[in-house]
Amino acid sequence: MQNSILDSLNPAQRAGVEATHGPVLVIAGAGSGKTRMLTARIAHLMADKGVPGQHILAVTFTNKAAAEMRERVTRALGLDPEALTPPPFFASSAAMFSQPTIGTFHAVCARILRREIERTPFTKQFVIYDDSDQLSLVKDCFSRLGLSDKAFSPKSFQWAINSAKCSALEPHEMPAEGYDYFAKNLAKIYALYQQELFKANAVDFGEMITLTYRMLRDNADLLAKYRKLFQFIHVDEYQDTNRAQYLLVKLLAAGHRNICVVGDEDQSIYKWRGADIRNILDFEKDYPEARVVKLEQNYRSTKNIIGASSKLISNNTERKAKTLWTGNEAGSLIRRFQVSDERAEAELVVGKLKQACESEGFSFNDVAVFYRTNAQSRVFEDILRRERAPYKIVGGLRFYDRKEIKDVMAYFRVLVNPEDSVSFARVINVPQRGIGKTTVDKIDEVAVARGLTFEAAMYQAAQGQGGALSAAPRKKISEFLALIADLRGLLATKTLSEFYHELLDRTRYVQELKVENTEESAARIENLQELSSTITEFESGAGAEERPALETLPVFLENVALVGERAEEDQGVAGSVSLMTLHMSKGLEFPLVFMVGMEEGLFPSVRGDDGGSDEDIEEERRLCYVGMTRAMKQLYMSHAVCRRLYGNILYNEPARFFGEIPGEFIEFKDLARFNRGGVSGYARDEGDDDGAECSYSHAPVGPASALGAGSSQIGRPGGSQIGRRVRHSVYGEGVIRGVEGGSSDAAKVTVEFSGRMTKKFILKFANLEYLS
DNA sequence: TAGCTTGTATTTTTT
DNA sequence: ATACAAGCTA
Repeated sequence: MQNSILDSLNPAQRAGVEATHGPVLVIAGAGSGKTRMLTARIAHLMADKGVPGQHILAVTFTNKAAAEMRERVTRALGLDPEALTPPPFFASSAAMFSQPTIGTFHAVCARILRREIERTPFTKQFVIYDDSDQLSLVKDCFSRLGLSDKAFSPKSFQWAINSAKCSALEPHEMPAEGYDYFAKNLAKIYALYQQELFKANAVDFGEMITLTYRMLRDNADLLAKYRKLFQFIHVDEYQDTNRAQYLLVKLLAAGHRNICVVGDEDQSIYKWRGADIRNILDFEKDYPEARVVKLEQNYRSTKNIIGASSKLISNNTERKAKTLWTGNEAGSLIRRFQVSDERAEAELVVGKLKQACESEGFSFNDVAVFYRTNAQSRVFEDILRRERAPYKIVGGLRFYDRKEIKDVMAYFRVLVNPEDSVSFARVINVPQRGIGKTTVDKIDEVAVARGLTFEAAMYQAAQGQGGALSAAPRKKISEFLALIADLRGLLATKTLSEFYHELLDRTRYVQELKVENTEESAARIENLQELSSTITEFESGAGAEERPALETLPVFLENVALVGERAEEDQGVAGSVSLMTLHMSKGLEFPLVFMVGMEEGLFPSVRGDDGGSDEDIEEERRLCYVGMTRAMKQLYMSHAVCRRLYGNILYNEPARFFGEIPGEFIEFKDLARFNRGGVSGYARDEGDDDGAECSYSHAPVGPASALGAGSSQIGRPGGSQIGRRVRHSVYGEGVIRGVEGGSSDAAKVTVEFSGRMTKKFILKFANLEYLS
């Protein structure tokens, strides 16, 4: 019995599994079987060490990772497939944590909060605000404070608030020094935002973590209870934890110190959303007695891919020494291509992948295209469609982010939580019922002036109190309130599915869409039907077919907020090519990978005027490392000489990363016939004829070539390059002497006019006319 | 109030 | 290029 779990492991994995007590740091290189190790560890604890399941906690970052872990633990233990599926929230309190708790940080916190919410300022009807709800609330606070300044957008404050929450900072802890307008107002707006959250009885994603943390920190009895419950703690992707998550885990583990964290600092690519790489780098400082296990054998990729990516990542300084190796075959060389523009790039990629699928034994399912920004996907979609190659975009617009779905969810939430002002504002005029902005503003005024919830303010406004609302809008609001009251009444008698149809009917939502009668409205109706089946599915999954919506709806809402979309099954036998950003690729693997748009400025992306700090570049390099190590058999990397992005044309240098990959791992072909003048005349190469491609042993690399620093940015056909003649509306004719600044916004050109007068312009505003 | 026009911003994304 | 939001007129 003992052997069946341990046998399939290599010595390092086994060491991680058997170190059951005390702190353990597992440095898990890409493709080194970390999930296998983690699941074996949990199974080992339960089956061999006799640890009751409920004492085990494993936190992940995504639902997908949690589901996979659950499934694999189930299999390792030979349990019933559903055995570890967490019971729905309306299950008895005792059942809530009767199994190993395997879930995302947010799901685990939600469970704890649902159970202990009376220890917080919120009530049990609390709802979870997503990103856009949050932004609406920030906007409210924004205008309430009279911050109409154009200098800072509500979005930037939303971002700053979330950063603060990631760092577990409360409003009063915000540095409020007076110089900076932004900093000065941040503390204020953050404080107001928190107050409004509380009033709306809503919790945002960041708050779920910090609220749980503060609740446990401040309630000794609760802390003791959960320390006793979670005696063996596991954290996956530890390099991605933010400060708040770090504090929470540390707090829970402080007694028994049975904490096993697994991660890879080389795959830390979420600094921009609060991940703190120091959490993993300093683990041994937090737990000096920690055992450190390194998983260095890669089971995924060829020797060439491992060799190349290892060399690349060794250019980073913020990392622990680690040597990834593989027993796999050498495989073919990585193939690097230079093409003339993004269209040629797409043609090349699609040509190569079709060939691979038609004659090299790959299937479309095996193929992935990774890009740095979503905007790059379009060309690939065009060409793939034209060539009739099936594809899917991974991580595009999510189902629950669609307008119509969000509208319905807002109705749902308003019914469950009457204090939810954001959702009220969303649905009050959807479908249009003649309640416009002015009316809503007036209700808002009433709410603020009298300290009422939005709904209470509506009641008062409808009765003509406190506001200058005339008869017509008052009547409309009364009707709306009656609708809400009716719907609430139905919750007790209908099942959720029945109720959903009543809601669509009584709000006339679908009817209005039918009247629109456009392609778009038809798609929306279809989505609403999709939601109907999702609800039915949810009901049967939760065993709630018979329960009234009153009970089911809150659970459904929670599920939607935390789990979101269920993974869509692959359509078609042949499968489809996956298109995604490099960030989305983390954790996945594909036999054949194309990394595209590998150009300075785009990838590595350089933003800000510092031209990209070392830290930023290191994160971009990790992103490159993540992308490369997704490839199992064959890896293509490409860059274009010239690229259209956001309506202007960029001439970018090849990514510096090419200079960091030794020639023994990579071959280079130039399909662009690089033309100095930037004038047209690139060879139109359909791709496969090797005879027509020029190969270089010394391939051009990085930002250090003919154009000088970084990349150049161009505003018109032809483009601005050093030496180019231009006309300026004020200064007349001149010659471009310098180009700097990679990002399209900050790009500057130096132009020399007659009489050796030189002027520097921000290209965006210069409005230069290009002369031949 | 609502539709239209103009302006502006536009890495990366989970929960 | 483009999408989305704020501002302006019917």
